[in-house]
Parts: sequence; structure tokens; C-alpha cells
Amino acid sequence: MATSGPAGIPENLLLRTLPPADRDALLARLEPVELAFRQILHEAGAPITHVYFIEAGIVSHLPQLEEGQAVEVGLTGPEGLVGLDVALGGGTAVTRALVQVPGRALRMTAEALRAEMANGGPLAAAILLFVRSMYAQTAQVAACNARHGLIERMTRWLLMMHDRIRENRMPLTHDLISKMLGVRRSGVTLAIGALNKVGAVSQSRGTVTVLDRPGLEAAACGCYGVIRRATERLPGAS
Amino acid sequence: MATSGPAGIPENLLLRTLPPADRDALLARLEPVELAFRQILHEAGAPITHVYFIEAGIVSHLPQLEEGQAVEVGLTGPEGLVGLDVALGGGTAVTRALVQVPGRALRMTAEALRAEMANGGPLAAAILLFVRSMYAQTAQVAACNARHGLIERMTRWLLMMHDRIRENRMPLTHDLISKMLGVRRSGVTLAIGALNKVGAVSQSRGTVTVLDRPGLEAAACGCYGVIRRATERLPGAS
DNA sequence: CCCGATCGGTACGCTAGCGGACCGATAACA
DNA sequence: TGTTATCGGTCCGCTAGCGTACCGATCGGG
Repeated sequence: MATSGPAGIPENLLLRTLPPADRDALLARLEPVELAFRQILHEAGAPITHVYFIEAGIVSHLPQLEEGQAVEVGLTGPEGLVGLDVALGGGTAVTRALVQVPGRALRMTAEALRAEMANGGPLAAAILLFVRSMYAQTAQVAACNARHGLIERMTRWLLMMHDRIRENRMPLTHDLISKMLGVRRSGVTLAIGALNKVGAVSQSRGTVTVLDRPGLEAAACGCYGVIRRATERLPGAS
Repeated sequence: MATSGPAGIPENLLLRTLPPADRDALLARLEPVELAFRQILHEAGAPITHVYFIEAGIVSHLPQLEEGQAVEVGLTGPEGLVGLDVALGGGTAVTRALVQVPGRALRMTAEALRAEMANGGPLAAAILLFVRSMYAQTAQVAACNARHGLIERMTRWLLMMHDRIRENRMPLTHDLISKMLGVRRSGVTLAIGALNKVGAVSQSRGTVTVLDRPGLEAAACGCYGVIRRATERLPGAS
């Protein structure tokens, strides 16, 4: 809700955990931007021009796949940064970064981030720890995709979204969910129906509402817990 | 074959690409060790004591999963380093690192690597680029697990092993392959049989032999190419 | 050289999920 | 207000792969 005013404290967790002096110096070089639904922040294989500290909304990471196909392998919300390849010394993106839930971000040029990383200050350290948590997330998703059924996987994904949206009403269509999980649209309809029947969520056109968060957590596979812990281990979280 | 003699040039690609001065300084602090079949280099969630520059052999990365289950989400051979969490500032491992093909490595203490990373020299830059290639590998595996069939996935995996073993005779049992892919053992037997029928590989007890590498590449999904390119984009490769 | 352990080929019934299609309900827009 | 696009519920036949089990072949150690 509260957009950070001028010289205010940002919503982004990476920025929040910086020492105030570093943070203020950095904020001066960050540009607030809107994140529109379906906006592409960077394309797989293409150069990265800006990196985005997410303030609100959710960005999905999609690797290259056959024409017309897509599967999400990780997602970033207000806890993190989009454009990690730059922090690792790469100029191009490994995945496509696609805005799934609109929001806001503070962005800086790739060039400026390279300079920050070379500095080696607290921001660089925080970003590298965030890289690690994204790796953990993607590794767990890889295993989950191989071993777990549709309902468990979808439940895990809904929980990950819920953590980052922080509202019970989540603007998600079955079609969007199916594309993120790499499954049939009608499969998602069935799975949501199952969660609905046990009272964990309710469904209306274009919206999934979380009714029973503990119930959802019970329905998800252990992968959710592993990912959550990897994310919370970040400095300043918890 | 040729084990690097004293002051010789290491097999490891990360070390090879260092400027000779840096490399020699580093080698003095590296300890050669054998990698035994099924040896665990680090356990998921546990502290990392040493990091390993692989000289020969292959190490699999396995995230936490239900009791008795396992799926590989990435693998490292003589092109890389095992223990990346340390390079990112973490003290514990995200995945279990398990030796699948025995070999050799040069290892250093986690503490020493932390010092190297703080230095910010060419080794640090090379390692961060390697982190990026491992992320790309794992992201692609995640998508591949979600979308592609058993034969395509197994073929991709065999090619990745072949790249790193560099010999056509690969010491792999169906049971091992099935555990890495997270599928049935008898499913692997069928899939290998299919590759055998088209003359791409031959099979004998405990050994899979690559007969027709182009044929294998044709049978794999595009994920193999994506992963390969991400690996080759490392400095000094190609 | 024999015994026990490992390895791989095969067979069975079963089911989760696929691909595709149809259609009414709902929302957005002209 | 009427039209058009999107969204979701449902149904069809189909198949890849599962879990399990059995058994002969092969290998290594005593």
C-alpha cells in the first residue's frame, strides 16, 4: 500500500537490510518504475540493461524451451532482485523474466550494479546470498517437478505466491497457473477444485482466494518448506 | 590420464584459466584428494568444510526430498567447483554433493575460499561465472523434468555425463541412472533399450557405451544444447 | 571354483495426466 | 446495451510411466 516516499524506507528486503548510509546513497541512483502485467524485464539469452529491486508484484523466471512452451523455474517478489546474471559477471540473461503480478520496482542500470559488485560492499554480499536462495529455490523446483503430483506442486506454488503477494485474494487465472507449472489448464481446474472442496481456497473468475493457509501447507509437498527456509535464511528476514 | 605433476597444469578448467601467477599461488594451498564412488562431499543443510576443484570424475547435486527419494538437479565435472555456497557467502550446503563417477580433486578449506572471494581477484570472478552456469543448468533441468519424456531426459543426461567423462565407456548402472532422473529402474532399462535399437549406445553389465554421439544428440531434447552452451560460455572454454 | 550379491530384462495391472474440444458464465468494451 | 473476448467447468479416449515382482545372467570374494 504505502509507496515509499522520497527518502523513505523501501519495501524491498535487500535494500531494507542495508546499513542506512549505504542505502541512502544507493536510493539516489535507483529509478522507481511500474511493473505491468506480462511485462518482460529481460529475455533469455539477451543482454540485461537494468536490474530491478522488486517493491511489489511478482516476476517469474522462464528458461528457453520449445516454441510456445514455458515452465517457471523460480519466482521473485519484494524480497529480491531481478537480473542476477549481472551480479555474477554475465551480460546476458539465462531466463526470461516475466511480470506475473503487476507492481513496482526500483531499478538501476546493469553498469551501475557491476560497479557496486566490484566495490564489494554490503550490497554485494547481500545479493550473493540472495543468489544462493534463488539457486535453492530452483533446485527444489527441479526435484519437485520430477517427483511430485500436480496437486502438491500447485499447492506449493500457490503458497509461494501467497508469501509474496501478502493478500488472500490473488489475481491468477487457471491458464496462467497451468503455464507456470507446465501442465494442462483443465488439470489446474481439477486441482483447484480439490483444494476448494476441502475449504483451503475459493475460486472466482480470475481470482484464487486463500481461505485456510495451514490447510494449504498441509496439502503441499515438503518442497515448500525447504524453499521457504532457504528464503528466510536471508539476512534481515525473520 | 596424466595426473598433473608438481607445479603442473591442473585438469580443472577454472584453475586452468587463471593467470599463471595466480594459479601457482593458489595451487600451493590446494590439497589433492581422491574422490571415491558414493563419497559425499557435503550434505544438504550441513556446514561445508572444504570446496573441491574437480580434476576427474563427476559429482551430482541432490536437494532434500522425502526419505529414500533422490533426484539430481545438476552435476559438476572437471569444468568446475563443488561447494559454491561458500563462494556466495553461505556456510551450509543447499544440496547433497555425491560422487557418481570416481576421480580426483584439488580441495581447499572453506575458510580459504572465503578469503579468496574477499580478495576479488580473477578466481572470484571465474567462480561467480561458474555459479551462473550451474544456475542455468539447474533451471533447464527443472523445465526439462516438467515437460519432457523419459527417453529425452535420459539422453540429455547421458550426453552431459559423456561430456565430462570424455570416454565412450561410461560406468553407469540402470539403477544409478534411475535414481538420478527420479524414475523407475525398469523404465531406464526400456529407454536404454530404445537407444540401443537405433545404434546410439550399447549396453553391458554396469556400463553404457556411446556409439553414435550425433545420434544421441538428435534423440535428446533441446535442453541439452541450452545447458551445453551455458557451460561453454565460461571463460577459457572453447 | 563355488556362492552370494548385484545387475538387467521382462511382464502385469493400474492411474495420473495428456491433448483436445465444447460450452455456458462472466467481464470488458464499444 | 449489445457484442466480443476471456475464463473455467466438464467430458472424451489415450498413453507414458508407475509400483511391483520374478528370474536368469554376470561378477567378485572366499
